[in-house]
Amino acid sequence: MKKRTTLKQLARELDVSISTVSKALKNSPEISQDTIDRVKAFAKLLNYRPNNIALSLKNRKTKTIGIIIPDIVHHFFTKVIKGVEKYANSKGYNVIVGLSNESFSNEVINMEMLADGSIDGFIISMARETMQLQDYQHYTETLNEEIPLVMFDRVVAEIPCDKITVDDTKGAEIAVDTLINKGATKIAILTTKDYVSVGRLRTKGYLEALKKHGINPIPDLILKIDDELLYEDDHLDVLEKQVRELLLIHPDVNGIFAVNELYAVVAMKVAKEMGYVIPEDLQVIGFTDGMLSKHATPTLSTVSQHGESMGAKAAELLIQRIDERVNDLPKEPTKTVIISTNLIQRGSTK
Amino acid sequence: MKKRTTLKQLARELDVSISTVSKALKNSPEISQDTIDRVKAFAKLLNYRPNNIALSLKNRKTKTIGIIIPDIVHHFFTKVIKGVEKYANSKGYNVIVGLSNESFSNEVINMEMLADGSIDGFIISMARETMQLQDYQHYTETLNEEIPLVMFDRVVAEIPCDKITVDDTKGAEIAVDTLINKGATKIAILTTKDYVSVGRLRTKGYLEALKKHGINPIPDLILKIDDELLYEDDHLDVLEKQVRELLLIHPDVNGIFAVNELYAVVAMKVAKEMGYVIPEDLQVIGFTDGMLSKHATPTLSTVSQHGESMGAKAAELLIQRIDERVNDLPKEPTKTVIISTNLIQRGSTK
DNA sequence: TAACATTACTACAACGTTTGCGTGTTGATA
DNA sequence: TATCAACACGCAAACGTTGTAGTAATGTTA
Repeated sequence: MKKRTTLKQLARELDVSISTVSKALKNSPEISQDTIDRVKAFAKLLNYRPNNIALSLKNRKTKTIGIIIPDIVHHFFTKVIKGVEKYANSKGYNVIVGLSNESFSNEVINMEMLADGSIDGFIISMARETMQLQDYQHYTETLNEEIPLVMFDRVVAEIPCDKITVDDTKGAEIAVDTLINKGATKIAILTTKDYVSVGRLRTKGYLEALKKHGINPIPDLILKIDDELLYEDDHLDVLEKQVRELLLIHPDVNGIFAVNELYAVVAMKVAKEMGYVIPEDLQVIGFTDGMLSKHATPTLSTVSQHGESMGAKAAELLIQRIDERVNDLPKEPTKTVIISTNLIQRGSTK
Repeated sequence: MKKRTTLKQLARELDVSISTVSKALKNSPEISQDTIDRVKAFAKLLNYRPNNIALSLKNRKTKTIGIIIPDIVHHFFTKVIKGVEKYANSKGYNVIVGLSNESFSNEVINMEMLADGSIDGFIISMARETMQLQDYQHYTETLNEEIPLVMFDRVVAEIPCDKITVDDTKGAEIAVDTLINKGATKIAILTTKDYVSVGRLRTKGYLEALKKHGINPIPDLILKIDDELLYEDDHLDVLEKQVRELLLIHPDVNGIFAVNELYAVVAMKVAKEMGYVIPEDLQVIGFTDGMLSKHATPTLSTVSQHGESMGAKAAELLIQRIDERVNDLPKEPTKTVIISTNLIQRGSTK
């Protein structure tokens, strides 16, 4: 195996010491201009590039941040990664991606793999299974080892770290509020099981909007979908069936709020098949502004989460923590940043 | 800054040498069972974990592979990453992601950042701008430094490395062939400018299918779209306008083949607005089986690229090369693996 | 011209591991 | 009681870098 050019090689060939080479390349005033020039020229010739690993070892930091997400085939997470990348790169950091695939053990394994010194800190959105199990040991261990950690989107109160969320409750409330203001009187919600924090919070917002308008919630209209593997190709049949049944029993539903865009699009599909005209008979609002929303028929009104901003903000907080740790600054108390949502109105609402 | 537990600390506290600790943890026969037990117990107590960076430095490998893609907010690339991740993780590798955002300079910067010893090899799909500029210096430099490199999807012949592609020509040919067999007689293609290899090849397949059926290609029906920033939010108006004009001039077009799913979906949208009924009046087939295809109205027939397999295969080839390099095995000639496509028929074809 | 300052370097330790080899202490054998 | 294995462990080098401290060879000052 051919080895990369090292300081040692340059030193030997130029017949000076390793330190001289190192210093020359850094324009140290200790070294004569003459030598600096010679060294640099020769270094360029062999296109020397310092070995980052050696630096990491010495400086005890890797300039790499680890991001662990439940699924990468998912518009929202993808946007977050983009945000993280942009900010991180601008600060000279690399991003290493771990996929939990919504599985607890994958999450644990990934975190352990990366916590071996490969990264300076984590940005994480919790796997569904972890939320169910409520086993946060690997998080607390990471924190104990003083590896900074920022959670986003799917966060839990029990873990004392910086967090970035969207105002799920408020976002949902505004969506449902809008639905009502536009004339919807009987509104269903398509949500997830309660252990998914975002589902729970968005449902809360839904209920609050109803209450505000003096509408009594009807349990039948709250569809808590078991979304295991939902994004994995074709487990949508269940969802379709459930929506169909709902509309069969309550044909006068004239508004649907879905906690993600997939649910919304599927609901529109079923409704259209059943003869509803959207938005005249039935208005629909989703959550997460992705590809589907933009290109559905009709285009879907949706609550935008600003994933890229979330990612950027997460990276910013994390890098602050890293600096804090490296420079032994006093620890600021953990903070939770709430990114505000906004409602994008398109064709699925009046 | 709190420092992690090291061998040195363990050694000091246990009053043995560092080597003894190291060997004990590895169950070396040189060490007495007694000592092994003591060391291990104590190591567990302080939850010692070997520092990966130090190992990387020593072993001259990082067990990390870098993947550089033009855009992460893109179903296909996302699938590829997933495939890479899965295979890589199963082999104990991590994946570090770089985003070129279709920009030449970003690509160069990213590669340079990672080629500083952070990774053992690259998996890359070329940025659009790089394809236009045809400046592959950073690739050849990487190769010169003997850093293994596997290209996928957007590949160029000039770079001597392993490649994974989809049989774009064949995939397109089959799609158009199917269109014809299902009764389409006048088929338009929505493609990209020629410098994008996949666009070029898929256009070639389109032409071949026409030829095979003795249909003369009509230049008007070949729409080469300038797709700069197309996936960036809303630059789709241009595309819509072009499709509309095409259908206005040639209202008897009854088949459309699009080189990606976005183009296909947009085309369907425009056609529907103009009163076409799909698939009765007009049949559409796209390329890339993503979210849009599955949830468009009607659902889109499409050529599936098997992104995940591509990713896995790319990772496999790369890791082979890494082994080859590390163990100084004889170099196998570079190979190009072609992943076969298959046509998924859905609602947009008869 | 002795004392000191400056210049231009080199040596060395350290970051955390691994590993081949050396070594001191046992107990057994001749 | 010498001789020699076997055992259990320590030493030191190496991976590539940086930074502090040390050191020759000059030049400057009193």
